[in-house]
Amino acid sequence: MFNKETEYALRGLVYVQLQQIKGLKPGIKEIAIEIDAPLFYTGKILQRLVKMGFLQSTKGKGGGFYFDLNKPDVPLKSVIHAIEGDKAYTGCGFGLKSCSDEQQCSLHSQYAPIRASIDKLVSENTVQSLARDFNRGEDILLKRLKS
Amino acid sequence: MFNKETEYALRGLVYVQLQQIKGLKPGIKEIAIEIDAPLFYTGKILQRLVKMGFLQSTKGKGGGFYFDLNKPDVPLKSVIHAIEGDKAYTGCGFGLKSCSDEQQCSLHSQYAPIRASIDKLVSENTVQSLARDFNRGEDILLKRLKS
DNA sequence: ATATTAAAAGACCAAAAGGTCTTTTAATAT
DNA sequence: ATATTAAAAGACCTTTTGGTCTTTTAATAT
Ligand code: FES
Ligand code: FES
Repeated sequence: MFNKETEYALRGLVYVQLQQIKGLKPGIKEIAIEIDAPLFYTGKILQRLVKMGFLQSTKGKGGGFYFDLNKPDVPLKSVIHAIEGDKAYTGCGFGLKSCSDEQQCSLHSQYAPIRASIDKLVSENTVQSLARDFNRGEDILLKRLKS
Repeated sequence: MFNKETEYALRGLVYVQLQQIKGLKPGIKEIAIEIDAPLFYTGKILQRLVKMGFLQSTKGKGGGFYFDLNKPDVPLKSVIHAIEGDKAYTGCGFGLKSCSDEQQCSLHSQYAPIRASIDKLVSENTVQSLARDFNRGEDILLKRLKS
């Protein structure tokens, strides 16, 4: 569904939020292990997320990643958009240069509603809402990534 | 939605079918131009499709690509599967190792029906049904690829 | 002050996807 | 037979994605 970078980014963000709920501030090594992603790549991705403003971090002893609680919840869509752009789930499934209800290909009437559902999914779900859900499910995120 | 190779393959197949309806047997150059795809890459992809049995071809004068009319219609899904594998639209959207109704992530209940719709879309639509649809629409395929 | 810790920065590498081009093979029209 | 045509085969190249590793910077505990 998503590319690797997006997948690791989303898992990482949810993991940070999950720990923040517990009052913790995880570091790269811990995050990478827990979300089952490559260590250095995870670091690079987290840094990008910080630079893009999705996440905060502090260096040095006791450092790690955390969210600014004043900021509004982060929809999955904004993370996806920042990493992959909006090419996914926009445009004609068949490759026509434009896609609209006026000028449509043979797949349009079936494909357009699917695209809309995906858009809804990533718009309505946020990093925070997922963390809440995962938390309720006894940390299914952590347990289920590796087996 | 699909990767480039799949996209060109599907457009190519539909174009061949569209010409076959008119009693014609297009060649690589014509196909590449009409589906707005890179010439040599289109050739390579068409050859792969022939080797995989989706398409027939003859070399030399009067040569080109055509379908064996005895074979059943080709669902988009089988082309996609042959080119991209089934990794797309299977598996957990969040990257969990397994995805089932029993062991599900927070996105599952929303994502699973979407995936099912996509599966239905590519299973029910065939190269031949799309060609019929495009034909009805006054060759919207050809006209609409480039502008 | 300084040792320690941990993120930031950025160079570097590998695989996959996407694309180009030349040579070979087969069909057919003459 | 042979010239012509067009696909098959395959070498090669470029870009993007995914990933690794080293060096630098900043925070903090002592
Ligand atoms: S025109 Fe093809 S999906 Fe809309
Ligand atoms: S478990 Fe995640 S989509 Fe099914």
